[in-house]
Amino acid sequence: MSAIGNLRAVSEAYPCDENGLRALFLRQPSEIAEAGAALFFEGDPACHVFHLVSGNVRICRFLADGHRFIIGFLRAGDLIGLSFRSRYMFGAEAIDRVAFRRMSKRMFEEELQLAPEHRSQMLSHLRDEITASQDHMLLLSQKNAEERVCTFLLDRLDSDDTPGLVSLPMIRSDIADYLGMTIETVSRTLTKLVLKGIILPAARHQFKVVSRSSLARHANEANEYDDHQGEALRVLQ
Amino acid sequence: MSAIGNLRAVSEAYPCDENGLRALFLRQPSEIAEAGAALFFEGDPACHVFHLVSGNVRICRFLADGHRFIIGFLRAGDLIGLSFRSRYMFGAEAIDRVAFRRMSKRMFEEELQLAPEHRSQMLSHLRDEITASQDHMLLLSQKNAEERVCTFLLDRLDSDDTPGLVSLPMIRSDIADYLGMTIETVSRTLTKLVLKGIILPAARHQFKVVSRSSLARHANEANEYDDHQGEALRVLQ
DNA sequence: CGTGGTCTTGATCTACCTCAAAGTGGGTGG
DNA sequence: CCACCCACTTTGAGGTAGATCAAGACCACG
Repeated sequence: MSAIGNLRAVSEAYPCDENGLRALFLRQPSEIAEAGAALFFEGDPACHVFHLVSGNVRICRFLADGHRFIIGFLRAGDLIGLSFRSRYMFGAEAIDRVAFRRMSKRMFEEELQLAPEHRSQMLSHLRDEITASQDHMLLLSQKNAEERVCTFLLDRLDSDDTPGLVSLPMIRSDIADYLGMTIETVSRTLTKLVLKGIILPAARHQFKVVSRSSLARHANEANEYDDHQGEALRVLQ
Repeated sequence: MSAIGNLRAVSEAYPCDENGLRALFLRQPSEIAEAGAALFFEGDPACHVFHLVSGNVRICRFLADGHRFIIGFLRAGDLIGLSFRSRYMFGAEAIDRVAFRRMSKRMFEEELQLAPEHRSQMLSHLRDEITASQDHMLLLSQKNAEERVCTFLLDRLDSDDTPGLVSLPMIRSDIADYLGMTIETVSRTLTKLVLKGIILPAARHQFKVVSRSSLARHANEANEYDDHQGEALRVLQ
């Protein structure tokens, strides 16, 4: 349900969808960004498309009055920049030590020309991003603090490597700006979920989910429709 | 800045972008939906792509607890269904009497095959939708009631035919569910803007904008970056 | 063993929600 | 043409979830 963060999970469900796109980056050298460093800033001319090799990245925008909004979190395997026009519409900052590969938009475009099936993967990726954005709008406009935090934990649970564990590499203010709340409310809500026995503090930046179903119930998610069923009808691939 | 509503304005800025896509629908018969009727429901198998000829449509989703969220408003010229997977992720309802044309996804796909440049238009459209979604997330997570309403009016002002006039064909509860507030707060905020002399009630479902700059100031928009500048570099077209 | 960044907890405040009632205007039928 | 109705809108009064302000607690780091 994260704006961007869960695209990895989506692509795991359709393993063949974007591997092709990701493979393009293997020829590029791997670069490193230290925690806190910016890969690029909001408003910069958009020259590159990025592929995250390891680490975590936050995607942010700023209001005129200085307020920050976090559009989403990215992790290993995610792509950045597929939806850009001539300028980056948001900034990308390393949460921890990040390894990434980049490719100029020009080169990326040439690769797409060589293998047109990549265009379908692009479309698929963009549609996933739109769906995720809409889910997040729903969260921001209709859900209360507890539902927001539960939804967030659920998303990260589903896309995490270790079953039953949720890792939150970002700090509270990142979560707050992503969920549209304050750090205090995020903290209080997490405490409340612990007291309710739904989650347990496991390690620094990590929680154990005691009851996934309970978490899901508190997330108040919209009904899910099986999107795989009509796969044969899927157009624009 | 609306999630979907301002795509028309965007495409007016790039007049050649999507006309091609829209032209595909001219061969289809025009259909009518009366006010309140649904073009399709959330969760239905996604069989068609729609082109709105006249009238206004609201796009909605529902939470498990019955709360409604309006993703955006569509008007003459807009397309619906380009971002669908196998099922509609939201419902579409006619606000007033609506004329539209539709095309099966299969036929639409075939048209795309025949004229591959349409794929670039698809990509362009989807990227616009993503940008609009992100703007709206920013509104929902960071803006207060007055900023939300001003932003909404500003969007509709920019994409309206009659300069200085904003028409709001939808009812207050539609606006409320779109901006993530209650009908009472929408009403109170509009009244306050009238008292401040920023807008004037002009007709039923219509306001006159006295001071566009004042409206913009109260909207607290993020800084805009000129996206046209790097047009020559635009890839994926 | 400080020190600075992060996180939690508490007390208070407020923007917006909720509940309630009155106002408005278009449509319908007599 | 008027009177009624119904859906929509506005306005008011009071309540509350979450923000804000403030103070400790925790922890990694030099």
